[in-house]
Amino acid sequence: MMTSDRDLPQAIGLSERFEKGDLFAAPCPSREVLAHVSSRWGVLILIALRGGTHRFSELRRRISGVSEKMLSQTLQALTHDGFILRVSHPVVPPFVEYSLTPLGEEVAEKVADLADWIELNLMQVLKARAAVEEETEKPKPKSK
Amino acid sequence: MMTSDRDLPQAIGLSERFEKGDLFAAPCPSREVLAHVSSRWGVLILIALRGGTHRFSELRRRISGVSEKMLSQTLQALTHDGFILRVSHPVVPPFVEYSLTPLGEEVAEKVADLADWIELNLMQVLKARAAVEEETEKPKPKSK
DNA sequence: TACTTATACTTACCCAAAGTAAGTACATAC
DNA sequence: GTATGTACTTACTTTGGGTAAGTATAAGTA
Repeated sequence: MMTSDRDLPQAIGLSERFEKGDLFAAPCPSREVLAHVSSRWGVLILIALRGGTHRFSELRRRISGVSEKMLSQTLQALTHDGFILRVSHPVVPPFVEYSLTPLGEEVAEKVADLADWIELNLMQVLKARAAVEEETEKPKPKSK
Repeated sequence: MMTSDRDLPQAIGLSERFEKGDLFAAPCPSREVLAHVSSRWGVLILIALRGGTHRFSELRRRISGVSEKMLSQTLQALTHDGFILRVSHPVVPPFVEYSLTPLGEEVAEKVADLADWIELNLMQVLKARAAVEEETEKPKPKSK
C-alpha cells in the first residue's frame, strides 16, 4: 500500500511519466540523479572540477579521504549523467582528463552554493548542536 | 600516508581547527553536516518542511518510499544539527510536530534550489545519458 | 639487470549503513 | 473485541561503501 505507484499499469515509460521530474515520487529517475550529485564524493568532485580540468590522480589528492574505487565509481556515474566529460589519452602511463560539461557547470554551481553555506555556517550548526544536547540531556536545570 | 591530517598533534579541537569549515579536509565536521542535509531522505524532508509544520505521519505519506525507521533517524540527525524543531504534545495517540528553524530554512532553500534544478533539467540529463551510452556502446558507427 | 615509481583503473573481501518487518502503548471507532 | 492510527524502537537481512591488493606499461634509479 505504500507502493501505490507500482500498482498502476506501466504501459508508458518513466521518462514520459516524469517529464518535469518529481522527487517526491519514489519511481522517478530524478532521485537517482540527485543521489549521484549529492553523494558524499559527488559533491566534492563537482566542486573540485569547477576550478577546471583535472586528472584522476589530481582529484584523488585534492579530495582527502576518497578511495580510488569510489572516485572511479562516482566519476563514472556523473559522466554517465552527462555532468562530466572524460577524455582519455591512450598513452602509457595512462592520462585521463575530467572536466565539467555545460550541464555539469550548472549543477556544480548549485552544489557549491550549498557547500559554501555549510562551510560558512559551520560554527552556527556546532553551536546549535550544543544547545540541543543541553536541552535534551538535562530536561529541567531549574525551569520555572 | 593518505591520512596525513591524523598524524599531526590534536591538542586543539576540531571546531577550532575548522572555524570556517573545509569540506576538502577529511576530518572536518562540515562533512557530517553535509551528509545529513544531502542524504537521500534529508533533502526530501527539508523540502517538505518548507511548506510549513508537519507531523511524522504526514511526512511519511508525503515522501514516497521512506521507511519509518529512516524518517525517524533522519529527523533526529537534522534536529540535532539545529535545522529542525521537534515539538511533542504528550497526548495519546502521540502528536509530534516538525518544523524548520531559521537555520533550517536557510539550508532548505539551497537544497531546494538544487532539487528544483534537477527536476527541471531531468529530461536534459536523460538525453545526455542516452548520448553517452550511444558513444560508448558502439564506438564507431560510421565515423570519418 | 632488477627494483621502484607512477598512472588509472578493477576485483575480492569485509563491515557498517540502509531497508524490511515486526513489536509497543494507548485510545477511539466499529 | 477486533481493527485502526500514532510515533516510534528493535531485530534481522541486504546492499552499498571502504580497504587492500592486483594489472599493464614505461621511465627513472641503483
